[in-house]
Amino acid sequence: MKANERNGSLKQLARELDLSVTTVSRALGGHSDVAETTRRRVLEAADRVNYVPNSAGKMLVTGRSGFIGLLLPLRDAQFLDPFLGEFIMGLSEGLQARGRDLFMATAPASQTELAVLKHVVESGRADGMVLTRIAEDDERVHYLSERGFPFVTHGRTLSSEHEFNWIDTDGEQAFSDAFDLLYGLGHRKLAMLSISEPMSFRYFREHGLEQAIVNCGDSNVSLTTHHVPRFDKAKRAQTITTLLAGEDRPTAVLALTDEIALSVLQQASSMGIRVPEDLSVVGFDNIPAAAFAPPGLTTFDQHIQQCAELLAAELLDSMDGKVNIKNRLIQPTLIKRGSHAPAPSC
Amino acid sequence: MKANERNGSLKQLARELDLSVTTVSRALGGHSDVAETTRRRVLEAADRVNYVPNSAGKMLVTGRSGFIGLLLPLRDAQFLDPFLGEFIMGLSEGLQARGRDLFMATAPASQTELAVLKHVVESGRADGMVLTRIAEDDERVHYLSERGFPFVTHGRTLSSEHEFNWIDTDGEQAFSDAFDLLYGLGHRKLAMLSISEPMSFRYFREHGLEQAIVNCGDSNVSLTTHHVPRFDKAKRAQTITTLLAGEDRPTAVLALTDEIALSVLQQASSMGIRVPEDLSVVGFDNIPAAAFAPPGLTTFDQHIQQCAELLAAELLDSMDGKVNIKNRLIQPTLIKRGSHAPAPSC
DNA sequence: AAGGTTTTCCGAAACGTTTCGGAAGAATTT
DNA sequence: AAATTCTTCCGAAACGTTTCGGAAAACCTT
Repeated sequence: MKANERNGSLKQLARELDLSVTTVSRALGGHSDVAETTRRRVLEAADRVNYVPNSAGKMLVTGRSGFIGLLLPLRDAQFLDPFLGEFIMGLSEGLQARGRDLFMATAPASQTELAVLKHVVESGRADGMVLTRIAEDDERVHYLSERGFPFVTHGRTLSSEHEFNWIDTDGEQAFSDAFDLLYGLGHRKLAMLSISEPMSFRYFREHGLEQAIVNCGDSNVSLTTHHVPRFDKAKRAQTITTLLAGEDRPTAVLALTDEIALSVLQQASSMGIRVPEDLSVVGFDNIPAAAFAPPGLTTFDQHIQQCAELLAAELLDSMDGKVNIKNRLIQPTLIKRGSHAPAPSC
Repeated sequence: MKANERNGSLKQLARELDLSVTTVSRALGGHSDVAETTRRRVLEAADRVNYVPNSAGKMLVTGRSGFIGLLLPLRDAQFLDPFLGEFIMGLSEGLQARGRDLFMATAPASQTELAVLKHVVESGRADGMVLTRIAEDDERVHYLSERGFPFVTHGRTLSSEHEFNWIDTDGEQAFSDAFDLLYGLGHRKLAMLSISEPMSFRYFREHGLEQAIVNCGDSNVSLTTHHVPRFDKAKRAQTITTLLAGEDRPTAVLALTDEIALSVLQQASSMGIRVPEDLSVVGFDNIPAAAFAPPGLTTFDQHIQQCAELLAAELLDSMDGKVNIKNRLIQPTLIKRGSHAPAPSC
């Protein structure tokens, strides 16, 4: 036994079998030019010794790491995306089904997300990337597109400057449906609570609502939209309070997310405004707490885990050259709970 | 420009600077035997060309990947650990602060968690491991201990056969405190709802409660403990129903987790049992929904994100040989909400 | 000015894998 | 029997990095 052989190396296995490294490698790799009997011998030995190929060696020569990177959205670490767990779960299931691993790339406070992304791509740490929380005009998308690096996003940009693989929830349709529901219940005075960050999902949801109002052609319908920074809880509470305290308060509030909707529910309750008798509230996301907050929040389910799984599959497909560009709009499903009702007839 | 040079390689950088690969590498690595002027020249050029070292090359020669692996607990993918997101966030913050990356290792249905773990360790894909959901006697801990591979766990085993780095929430103390709280409110008939899987956190929480009862020395105190499979929602509901429908129903229920406690709240409400007037309920975990479920669940906060951050730090410390074995018991904090009250005096 | 020391640099090997091009022998064809 | 093809194997190079040991040059010391 020579000294310069590490524990589980191919070389070691080859010498034990009295074969060349090449042959062992090809046997393990399932190539054609190795005799059936030798292959069996190799496979059996590899199994016996519990041989696992060193990933660095393989990576160096193939140029692929086997990793897919997820750029973690943690601008404000306090504030956790409620479905991050679900998303990761779905991704990792979808990837693992095709033999890839998931790794998380996080941006330290000192660095921009873009810098981290570049570093990951340039270092060869990942073969493909997954992006979430897409901005209306997203520099990360720019970079990856121009670099020609495989990636996929949950959410889309507004401009169609670059074509790329994305999956998105159809917030436009959902908010249109939400309007129809509320309009059908007699609501004419609506308010929308949104965020001030230029995320594209915000645009689509607002736009869907506005379009639906235009389309219904009823000039009695009024809508006010309020934008509040996503992390500024105090300002949000204040905005909600003034909105609900106003003398001609809306009869229905549509919230961009469940998180905001839940705030509305709390504020309303503390102000003695009854939901759904006095006020209807509709959210979006179907986070777990939505089911528990009385009277039960009416909202839309995003099927986030399935989306993530699909996302993984599409990324891998595109990397294997199977398809070129594929975009999918997932229809969220309306979850009717107790927070909506006919408009008060006062 | 020679053809056999890839884009951002060290070799290329060296030839542009008219230096040897060695010198450039050492300049970048901050070694002492390179002139200050040369170092600056190198650093500046590297910055200009946006040089990022190839991770596979480095990995191959150093033997370290820079990755820490988290073995994802997804036995039942439907059922998501509510604080998985928080945990991942904490870990990834703690790791990124010291220049490591996090990668998720998931076990496909066809493979046992142990097999996946072995594969990750053997392939050199990770330099260290993080384990969660530790069983009373955990084969993964066995393996890593005997292999001498760096790892750290959230939770501990019951046996002290192996010494290893762990951090755990002090569920024993918490449930003892919970008992004191309820006993002080006059509760004497208690029930504990637990799971049937042999997870160690289950043991500690049950044990803490039992010991507290023994210690108080009041023979009027009675306790019944019920074990239900973690994923069997139907059976859980049924167990709760029969428990609450019994003629001498407990005045207080302690649930192993918030998730179970929330089920109790729902069942009680649908059976017309008032919480907290007729029944007190205490949970554990402080998941977001606990705040929204009326009347507000009294529970314990685990500080999961901080734990994860600490966990990362300890793992890295132990890998750097700074400390040997370090175990930490984190005290959860009691969150008093509306689900506990003096025992009914019937 | 000769010897010694320090500074600064470099060649070459090594890490573990895959793969290209070829070679030896067996099997087939002419 | 010679020529051709097929099968099965292998040597060597390559991927990009770090590091060992040494070498050249510059600087001291006496």
